Amino acid sequence: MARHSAQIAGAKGRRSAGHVTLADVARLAGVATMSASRALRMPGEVSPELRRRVQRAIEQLGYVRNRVAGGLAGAANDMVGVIVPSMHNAFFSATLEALARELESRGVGLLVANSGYDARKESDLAYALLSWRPRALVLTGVDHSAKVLHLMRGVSTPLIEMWDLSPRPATLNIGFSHREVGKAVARHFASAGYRKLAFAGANMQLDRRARQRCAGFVAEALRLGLQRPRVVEIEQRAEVGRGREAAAELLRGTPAVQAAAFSNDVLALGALFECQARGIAVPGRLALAGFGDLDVVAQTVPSITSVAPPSAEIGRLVGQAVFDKQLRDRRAIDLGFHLIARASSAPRR
Amino acid sequence: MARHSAQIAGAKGRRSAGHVTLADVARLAGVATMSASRALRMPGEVSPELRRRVQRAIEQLGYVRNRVAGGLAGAANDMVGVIVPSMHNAFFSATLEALARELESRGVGLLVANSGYDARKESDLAYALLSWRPRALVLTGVDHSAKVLHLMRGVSTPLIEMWDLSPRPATLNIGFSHREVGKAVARHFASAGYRKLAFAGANMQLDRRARQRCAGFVAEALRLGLQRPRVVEIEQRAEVGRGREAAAELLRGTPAVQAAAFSNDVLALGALFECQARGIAVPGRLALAGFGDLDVVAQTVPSITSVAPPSAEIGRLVGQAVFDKQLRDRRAIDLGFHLIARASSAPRR
DNA sequence: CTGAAAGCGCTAACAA
DNA sequence: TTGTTAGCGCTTTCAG
Repeated sequence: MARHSAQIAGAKGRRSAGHVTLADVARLAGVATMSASRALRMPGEVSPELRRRVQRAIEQLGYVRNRVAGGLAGAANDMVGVIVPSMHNAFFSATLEALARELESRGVGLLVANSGYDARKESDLAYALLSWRPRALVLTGVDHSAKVLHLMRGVSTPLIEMWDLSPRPATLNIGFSHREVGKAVARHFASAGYRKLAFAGANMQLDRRARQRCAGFVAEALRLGLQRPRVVEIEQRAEVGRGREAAAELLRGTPAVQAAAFSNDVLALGALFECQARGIAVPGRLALAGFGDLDVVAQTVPSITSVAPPSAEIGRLVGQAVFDKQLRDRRAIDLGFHLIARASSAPRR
Repeated sequence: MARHSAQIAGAKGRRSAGHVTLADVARLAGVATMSASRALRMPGEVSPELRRRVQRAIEQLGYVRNRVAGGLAGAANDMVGVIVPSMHNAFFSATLEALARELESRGVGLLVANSGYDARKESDLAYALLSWRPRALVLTGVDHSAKVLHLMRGVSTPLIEMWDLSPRPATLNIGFSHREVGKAVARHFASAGYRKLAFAGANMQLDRRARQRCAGFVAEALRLGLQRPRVVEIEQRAEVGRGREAAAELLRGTPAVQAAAFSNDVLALGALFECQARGIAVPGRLALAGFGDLDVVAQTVPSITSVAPPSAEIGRLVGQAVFDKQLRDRRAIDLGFHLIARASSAPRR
């Protein structure tokens, strides 16, 4: 008996530890559940009276909307999944922040995951994110494992690729050409009078974009009639300490390198510090250029030449593409980049 | 007629643009939906035969699990919501990355949002995140608007606060004492022989933690019998350029400051560069210390003294707390910090 | 070990 | 403008 009545009492608040439902709100407001739903989602299309009553009930009950149920019921699932190779990286952070801002303004959540530049992990994460039925899946780069592409074939979720451009995009690409970045830096060095060039890149086996910047740099140097740039590969992720080491390595070789490009500002910073520590003049003895245009490289002494990628713009545009089918139907959007010449690569006298 | 048959044909693949359902899988495998569900979630508890058939059907159909439906049906909603003040910040990025890693290993997704240090935005975001019925809500800091706290009262979602410790925590706090950080830096300067101290902090009106570091620094200096440190407030977010300006400001005043602490390594970096640009000896003329222990401050010339917060550990522990009720029932977990003395604050001769 | 029935909380579609 | 009905795709009972 006691048990029975407990069950009955429970029928209403069964999930006593759970959340208040919209039906509870409607009951308290004395209206149909559907009316409460409408009052919430399209307040303009219900009577002020209804709106008020529902509003009051919501406040009284501390109701929090349940988008999980809403998503199932057919409303668009207001979530976007994004995979970045690393969150601990100013480039992608800026993109994520801009993307989040863009989405938040439309009430859409950001489900993030980081692959750590691991293709296998990326495909696992893509599956996990898709299982939330996001409005769109955003991946970094354009080279994904066959598994990911196969996965996408089974679902209707739009795929957006960012931070790179594919030669023949199968879906929307929002980014810029890393190869062109490399070429631009080589041209910059050449026009400033440097003839013995080098490129130091971190994590190039896994990071296609860094590899492309390197390839563009080398190709352009050759095209300009310079000798083949020396390439130093750092088999780890970019860190300032690795940049110092790379600089030490470059300084060791002969013939002497006059200008070095780095796959990442973090490395370029390290190179500058190594030069400072050894009393090597920058750019007098060694000119430097990075990539990323981190806040800090504009302030060092001397300031460091860098390439500014459109990090935030990428995030913003990806966010817009989520809602704009027309935009999504474009194959590729090249946002370009800016080479910012600074003291570290001032023209040779 | 044509229309009618189209509807019938559509009955099966109604959402032709949609996803394959578990029922489709079960049908193809010739088993009940429930069996397919079990084969997926508890492969160990079904016959190998069933497992195989379901597996085959899944592959054939390209089925992707739908956690939205699963969540609604009662399975725990495998998602965690987290709000950070900024994603474009190495501290929080490291925490997010560690948290994501911890959650991913258990198949739980990370829904992130950034408040931009805006309390009003934080409460809006908290609502938005709660509407996904996450397993837990993670907020940065311990000072939230009344609205947020009121919101939490209405739901059963556990709240975890990170990166700070409240004097009397109402929920699990995982972090460290920023006041103690400030005190430690002041003591460090004092014991290295510096007597005229200063503190420069960015965004201190909005960032309680920076404010606490400042307060601890000042209080400890006074306790040690030093004169009241000069405090420079930067009414913007920390940027290297702001650090240069702050250093310029400090260098201007009299009596001359001997050692300056900064609320953030980014500012300390700027200060170092300003000194380099002006030919001011560090630490000879001005000693420096930052906060955050960014990769870069260990490599500058001279290297910069800093305080290493347990960024990644916070993320890891928060991740564990999500799954560990016992852990969650603890009120506060103080992870401490490390002061790393470097050349920029070497003892005065 | 497997299956059938009954919802989870919400919203689209239709009716009043 | 508001209400009623019928699910969304899955999982939790509870039976076989």
